[in-house]
Amino acid sequence: MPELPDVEGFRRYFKRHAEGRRIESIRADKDIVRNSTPQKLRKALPGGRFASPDRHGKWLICPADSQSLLLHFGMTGSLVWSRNGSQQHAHDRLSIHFDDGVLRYRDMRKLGGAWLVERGGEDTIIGRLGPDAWAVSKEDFTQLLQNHRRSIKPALMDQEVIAGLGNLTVDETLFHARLNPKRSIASFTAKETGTIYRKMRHVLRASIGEGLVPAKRSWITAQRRRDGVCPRCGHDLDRGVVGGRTTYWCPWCQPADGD
DNA sequence: GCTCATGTTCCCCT
DNA sequence: CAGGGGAACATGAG
Repeated sequence: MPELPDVEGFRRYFKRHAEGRRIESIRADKDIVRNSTPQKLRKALPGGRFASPDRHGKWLICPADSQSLLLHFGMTGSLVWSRNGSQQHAHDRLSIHFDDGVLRYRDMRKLGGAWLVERGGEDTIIGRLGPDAWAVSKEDFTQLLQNHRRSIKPALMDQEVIAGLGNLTVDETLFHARLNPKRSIASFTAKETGTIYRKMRHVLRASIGEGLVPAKRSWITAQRRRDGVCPRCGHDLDRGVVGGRTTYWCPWCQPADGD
């Protein structure tokens, strides 16, 4: 699930259930705490309260009294709130207990994790990220895409260039912008770069509203399969690996020439 | 059994 | 150094 829109949904979910509440206890699997130990989590957080959570790209930042809990959701992470006494799921890797319920971090594939840092020291973990894709200005976005020889898709996927976009949001953005994912950045006109920014905003706005990248009929996300067709023109979609990830595009609406 | 999966990191090439 | 390709991580789902 988790790209920027999903994590923004998790942020709101965390805020609704955890903000301002006293942390009673916490338990975590050893291997899900990446830069610390479950023991240190248990020492640092219980007794305190979470402040309002923040998000940068695909990272959820949960400040407590003196430490911050950073969560990354990998490919299959999510948050689940339940009332006291509910059964733990097999893939629940970390649980934060409050007086009337428990917030659980669930992650089947364990590609995500949790980090514990001093409050204010979050950049030791996420300091290399580019600006958040939902917060970045058009001017900064244009600037980010300078000085690369890369194709557009790998650049937009690179969290150190711009943080939060993933395989689905990038394919969807380029589909709406009618630009081929393999086009080199150097080939774009100012107008085309502006279109990418505008379509990225469009895709993120609609996706944040749903807490995921929706499989709308007019979106290419709904056609991510071998017999998928273009929602706009009906042409068979092309499928290939771009930037190391399975990529779908319409060879008619997103022509490869031009670079 | 096989392939593929909304992410990140590391290693090896060019 | 920059970028591309591929593998690894862990656990399914189809």
